[in-house]
Amino acid sequence: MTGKSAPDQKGATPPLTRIQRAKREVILEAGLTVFSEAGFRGATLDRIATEAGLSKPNLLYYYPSKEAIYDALLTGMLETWLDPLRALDPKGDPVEEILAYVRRKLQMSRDFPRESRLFANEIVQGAPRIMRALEGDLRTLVAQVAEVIKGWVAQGRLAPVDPHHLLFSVWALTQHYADFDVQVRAVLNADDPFDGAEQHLDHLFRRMLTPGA
Amino acid sequence: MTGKSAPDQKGATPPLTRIQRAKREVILEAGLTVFSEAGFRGATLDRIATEAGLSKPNLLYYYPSKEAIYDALLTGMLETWLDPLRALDPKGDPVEEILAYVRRKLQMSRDFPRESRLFANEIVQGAPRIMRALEGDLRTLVAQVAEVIKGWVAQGRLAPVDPHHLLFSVWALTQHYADFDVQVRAVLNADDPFDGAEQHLDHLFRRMLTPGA
DNA sequence: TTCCAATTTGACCAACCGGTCAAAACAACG
DNA sequence: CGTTGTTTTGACCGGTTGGTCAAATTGGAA
Repeated sequence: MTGKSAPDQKGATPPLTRIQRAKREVILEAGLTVFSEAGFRGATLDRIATEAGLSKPNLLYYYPSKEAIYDALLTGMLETWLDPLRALDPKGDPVEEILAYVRRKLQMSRDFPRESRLFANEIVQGAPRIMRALEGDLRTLVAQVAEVIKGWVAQGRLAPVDPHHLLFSVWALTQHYADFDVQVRAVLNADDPFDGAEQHLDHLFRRMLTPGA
Repeated sequence: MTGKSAPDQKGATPPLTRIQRAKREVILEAGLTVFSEAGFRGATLDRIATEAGLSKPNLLYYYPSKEAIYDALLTGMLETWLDPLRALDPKGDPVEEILAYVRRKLQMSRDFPRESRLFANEIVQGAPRIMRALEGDLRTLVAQVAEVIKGWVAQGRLAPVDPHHLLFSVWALTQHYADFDVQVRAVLNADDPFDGAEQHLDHLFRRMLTPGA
């Protein structure tokens, strides 16, 4: 052993004690809060450390750098973020499947606004650190779903619609309530926009997608 | 005169030479590029100065601080940003008026993506510097338009819809193509998403808003 | 040309920031 | 108790950043 060496993450690393996992978890939590509020560059290690209740060197004992924390957050979350889309069932009723997807996405905006804003920050600024993931996992998954939707349209079970732009619409409309939360609340002057949003989006997508004039 | 003192902006400031206006314009241009790419905190005076072709002290001769540039950009743009909404005509055909508004907003995403991203950055991070404007100008304008829409719905000339959420939908769907541009292109693997977007949004809003089942 | 104000710049500063390091504190176990 | 490995920390470092300042340069009117 080389004296130093924090818990590493590649090669043979069997145990990883409970305390280590706990501390890392705390750090990711704090990182999520700070990064989502300030973006990568706007976040500081000091703020994250304070938020996590640790000293800065202690924090760097568990994660080797600011970027390591950020990467761990992004990659660890992309999967979760795409789950609602994976849950879309090709054998279900087209309109209801998409409406269910919209509801799941809206629920995620409600329950995990920090995660949504983390992505928003990253992508607005050009996605310098997750471009690859976007062009990989995301694109292939979207391509699959697009095929399903195209099939539904061809069968006349869904009003004619461009599958890609349909997905963009779902993302834009649902994440808007998390990412632009302060604006929404400033305009509405109300506490919880989500109940109204759910009704509205249900109406919107149902009218757009139900086949037959 | 107190020797120093750059072109100020309050009190009696009659002339403001042509060269001053030109330089300020160049600085705002550069600031827009840099701030929209990196957010307020991510932007540096050095980058803005370089982008503007000036030395840093020279830049600070025209604007007293980083924040001054940022504020000038935000406040100067909020008006422009709301213009398309002001252009909505209460005496026009409801569906066509809103569709025209959507087209104008989409056109702005296409022509002024930096402006859109500047706002997105600001608002995602909690809008610390334009909260007041949001709660002022924006809210009152939105309230007026909401009344118009409510009237249209009451007259049966528009499918029943929540005016506020309708506006959110327009903003979310159109600005998405500017703010999340890299994601859209990564998924589509295509050059220009806007033509497809226009068709899609036209379809979407027409079906949602046209009255009668 | 001369003079004065407007403009531009190199040198500099203090605060901040990401990260290092050696030593201290602690935990576990015999 | 002593030993050994893990965790924690205070002090520190080099680079960056927003901003200052005095001096130099330029532009224009008389």
